[in-house]
Amino acid sequence: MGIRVRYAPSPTGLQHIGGIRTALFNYFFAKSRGGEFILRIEDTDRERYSEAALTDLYDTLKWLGIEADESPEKGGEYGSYVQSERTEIYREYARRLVESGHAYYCYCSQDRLEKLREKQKKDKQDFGYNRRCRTLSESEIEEYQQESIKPVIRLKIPLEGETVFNDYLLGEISKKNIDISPDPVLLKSDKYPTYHLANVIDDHFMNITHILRAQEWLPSCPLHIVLYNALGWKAPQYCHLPMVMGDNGQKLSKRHGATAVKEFIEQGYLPEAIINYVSLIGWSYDDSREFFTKQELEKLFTLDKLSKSPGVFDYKKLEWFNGHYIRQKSNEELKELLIPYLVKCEFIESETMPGMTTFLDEITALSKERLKVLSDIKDLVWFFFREIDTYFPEDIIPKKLDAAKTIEILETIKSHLSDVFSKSEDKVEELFKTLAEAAGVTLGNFIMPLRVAVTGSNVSPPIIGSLKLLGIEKTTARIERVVNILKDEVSNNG
RNA sequence: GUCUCCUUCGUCUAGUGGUCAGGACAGCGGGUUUUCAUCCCGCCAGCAGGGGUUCGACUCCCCUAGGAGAUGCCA
Repeated sequence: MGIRVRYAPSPTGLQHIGGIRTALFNYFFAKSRGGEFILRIEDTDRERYSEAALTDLYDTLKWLGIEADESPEKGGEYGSYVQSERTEIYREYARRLVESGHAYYCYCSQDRLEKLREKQKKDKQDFGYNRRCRTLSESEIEEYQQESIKPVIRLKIPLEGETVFNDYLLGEISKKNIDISPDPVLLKSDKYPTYHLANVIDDHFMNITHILRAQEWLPSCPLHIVLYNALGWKAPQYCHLPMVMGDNGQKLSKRHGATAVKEFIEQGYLPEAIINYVSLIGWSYDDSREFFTKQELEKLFTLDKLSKSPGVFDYKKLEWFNGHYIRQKSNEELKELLIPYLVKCEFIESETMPGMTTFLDEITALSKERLKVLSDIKDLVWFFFREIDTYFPEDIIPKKLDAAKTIEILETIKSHLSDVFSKSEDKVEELFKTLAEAAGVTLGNFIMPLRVAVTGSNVSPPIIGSLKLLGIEKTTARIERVVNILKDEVSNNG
């Protein structure tokens, strides 16, 4: 039988970096080995279930370009792939486990369990269920049934011996049964299964061969082995992936800023960058290669290069990858990616505005090397679309010059504007060099007042190209405005 | 409290008994350049500590320390 792996998220929140890392590794592992990648929805927590989370899951996988071989959307011969549609199976097997003596009904109230936990914590005792209902007498059970308490079903963890399993990454792991979580719940009082039960049953019936999941599952793995044994099934090959941490060294969470893929998409991260970067948390190829496309990963990924230790998610490096992939885009592709952002800032109304095409091409070319994320476009090109609110003389006047000299420079440029707009960029640059020399200032100092006048900032895209895009009218007006401001400045000080 | 896993530059990592411990991001410095950015060059920076094993340990073993995870009718 070929390799079959699954990504089995719970639709209780937005897909985050840790989740898709697991999805990606499963997907790449399947692809690289010619196996199948299955998507299964683990929606057994009815309290936290969210429709939006489910939509987000599908959207995210689509955005990443991950298509499952079998899934709720696509179907498959092992369906349903939604756990809430499989409840009968779980109930049936839970019942069988009780019958075979591997599980039992527990009538303890949640309230009682909570008190128990509190007491244990206070007394510094071992935590966990005290197995009170494991040894209930017939009459006690009858009594509880009479009270119509909705019981849960708990798994009987053996009181002696140990449970051993092999993890592909971590090797042989053994745990004394007494250290396994004491008798975890299999079937909740609402008749929905817990992760432990549903997961084991589904993986078995869906013929899952390898389980790649985060190491946070490691402690409960022996419990799953006990379950497999109780059911008389063979457990799949496990491989517990190193966790993804925030920069405080703890499990990545919202506290660290963006963790949801959706947020990254909104900021303007590309799937290429996310895939490339995320694949490198806990996995490497060799000592130097760091660029990988999805297609390459589908060939090159291997479990042998996994790391055992957790990895800190580095926003800076992601950003660097993103800038790289933005620069990899053709101008045409990048323009298309940028348009929604320009629309969102209301710089343009729609991508179909007549006469916009060339303008947008130019804007794209001017911005390409300056973008880390697509949303950076706003601060880069806003001056093409909006008037400048305020000028600060200290920005306009170069450090080594004074207001009078600056006025002179701007007047000089203004008088040559017709040349500027009729000649090629190279020629204009030559012209500026000549004029700067004549004025006795460096080219940089000569251009800076112009830059600030036209863009409102001393940091901007290349100025000559920007001028041409802005047009002679706006350019002239902005220069005049700044000259007037400087003249006021001079008279006020004089 | 208990159990489990982990430990190479700030971060991601290469390394599988003999290496000047390599690369990347970040940081810093320089070059190209009309600013910024890109690009190029350089610098800084690491084997958690202690015991063994060995002719020789980052690599193997043990202990300690530190970190993380689990300990839910959440996954």
